[in-house]
Amino acid sequence: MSKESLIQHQRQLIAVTTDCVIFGFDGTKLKLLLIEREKKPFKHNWALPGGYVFIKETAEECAKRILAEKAGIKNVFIEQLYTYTDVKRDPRERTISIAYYTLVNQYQYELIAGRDTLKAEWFELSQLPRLAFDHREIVKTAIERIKGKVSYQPIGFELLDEKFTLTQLQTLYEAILNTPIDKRNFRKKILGMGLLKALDEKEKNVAHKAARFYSFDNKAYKKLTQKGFHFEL
Amino acid sequence: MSKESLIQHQRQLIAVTTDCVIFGFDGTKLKLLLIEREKKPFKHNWALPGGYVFIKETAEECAKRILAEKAGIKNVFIEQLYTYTDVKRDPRERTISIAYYTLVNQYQYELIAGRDTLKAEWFELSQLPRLAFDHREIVKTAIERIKGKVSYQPIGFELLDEKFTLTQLQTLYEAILNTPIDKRNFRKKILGMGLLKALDEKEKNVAHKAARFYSFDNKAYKKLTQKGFHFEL
DNA sequence: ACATCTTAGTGTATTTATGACACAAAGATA
DNA sequence: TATCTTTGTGTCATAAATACACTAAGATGT
Repeated sequence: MSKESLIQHQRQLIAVTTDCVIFGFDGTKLKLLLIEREKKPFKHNWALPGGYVFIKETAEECAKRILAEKAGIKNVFIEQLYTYTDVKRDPRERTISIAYYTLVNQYQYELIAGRDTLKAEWFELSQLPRLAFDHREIVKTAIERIKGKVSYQPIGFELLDEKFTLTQLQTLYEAILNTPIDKRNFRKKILGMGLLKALDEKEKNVAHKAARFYSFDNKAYKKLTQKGFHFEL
Repeated sequence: MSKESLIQHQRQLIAVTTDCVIFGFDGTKLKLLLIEREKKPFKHNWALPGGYVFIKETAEECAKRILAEKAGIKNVFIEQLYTYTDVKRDPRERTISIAYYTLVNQYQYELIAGRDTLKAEWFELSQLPRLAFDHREIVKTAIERIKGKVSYQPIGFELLDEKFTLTQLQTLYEAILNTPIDKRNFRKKILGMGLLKALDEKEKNVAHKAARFYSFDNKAYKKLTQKGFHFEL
C-alpha cells in the first residue's frame, strides 16, 4: 500500500456537533438554559441545545444558528469552550462536540421550544436535572470558565439590562463567583476600572433611596484593550 | 420530509484532524517544532505536526500519536488549545482541526522526520517561516495561552532538565513572557510557592560561582492543588 | 599566590493593592 | 413626621509587588 493510499485509508469522517451552554440571570441567581429532547437518544431527557455542524458553516455559525433555532436567542456574543471527543460520547455513532458558552439577559428573550425540542427552560445551577450525553461535564467546565474569566475580563454585562445599578452588578458577580462581596470594595474596584458610565438617571418606584443607573462604556473598553490593558476584579 | 429524515439529511460527516504546537527551550530562547510537509497540499511548506483523528481514538490520543509518529516525542503532557473550523481552512475538503499544545525539553528528544514529513526542526519564535494552512493563527493563540498560563500555573518545568538552577528557570520565564524579571523578586516568589525542592548539588565546571540545583516538588504540588490552591507568578 | 572575571545569592524600603469595617442620605410608605 | 429600606461613601491595617546594590564563590590567567 502506498503512503498516499494509506493516508486516504486513515482519514475517516466524523459527525461534528456544537453544544451551547447558555447562562442567564434573573436578578438574583445564575441560570442555565436547557431543552427537553424530543427524539432518541435521550428522548425526554434535558440537554444543552446542540446540533450538527453543516458542511458549509463554521462551528461558531452553527452554534449561533442553534441558539436561534432551538432557543430563540439571537445576536449574542458566544465563545468557544472546549471540544469533547470521547469515542463513546454519543451512543449512535462517533460524534465530537465543540462546546460554546454565552451569557444572556434572561428577560430579553422569550424562550421557544424549537426543532426537536419539547421544552426550553431556565434551571438554577444548584438544581440541574440529569443531563443527556456528557453534558454535565460540559456544564461543569463552563461554570469553571466563567468563574475564572469574570475576574479578569468584563464579561457579565450581557446578563443585565443596558442600564443597571451597581447593586445589580454586584449581585451578578456574587452569583457567578458564588461568594459575598463587600459593597464598598466592589464599587471602588469596578468604578476604578473606568469601564462604567454613570448615567443621569435613577431607579423609579422603589421604596427606598433610588440607585443611580450605569451602563457599560464600550468606547473606554476598546481604548483600554488596545493598550494591552489587563484588569482583575 | 419528516423531521427525522431532515435531521439525517443535515448531519454531514467532516474530516477531523489534530495539530500540535510543541514548545521547546534551548536554555535561552523559546522554540517551536515544525515539520516540512512531504505531500500536497502545502508540499515543502513548514507546518505544525498534525493528522487525522481515527474513528476509534479521542482527539487527545490522536495528538499524542502524532507527536510520537511525526516528531518522536513520547510521554508528554498535552493540553487542548482551540478548535479551528473555518470552512476553507483546508483546500482539499472541509476539515476541522483540534489544536493541542505541549512543552518539552528540547534536548530530551531526538527529532525524527516521521511519516509524511521531510524534516523536523526547532525554530525560534521570532524567526518562524511561512506556515501551511491556518497554522500561523494556531501558533499565535498558543503563545498567548502559555503566556497567560505561566503566570498562574506551574507549567514550564517540563522544558527544563529534571535538575535546574533558579537562573535557568528565570531565563525560561523571561523567554515565555518575553520580558526581563528582577532576580531577587523572582526567587522570593518562586521559592515562596513551596513547589521547588533544593537539592544538595551544585553546578560543575562553570567559570564562576556554582549555582545550586533545584527540582520540581511534585508531592508539594499535589498537596497544594488538593487544597484548591491557586498561585501566580 | 594573587588578581580578575563572571555569575550566584541575598534584604530592605517604597509603593500599591487588598480587605475589613459603620453611618448618614434619599425616598417611599404608613 | 416617623419609619423603613437600600444607596452611597472613606479610612485604616495588612499584604503583596516592585525597585534596587553589594558580597561570595569558584574558575582562569599572570
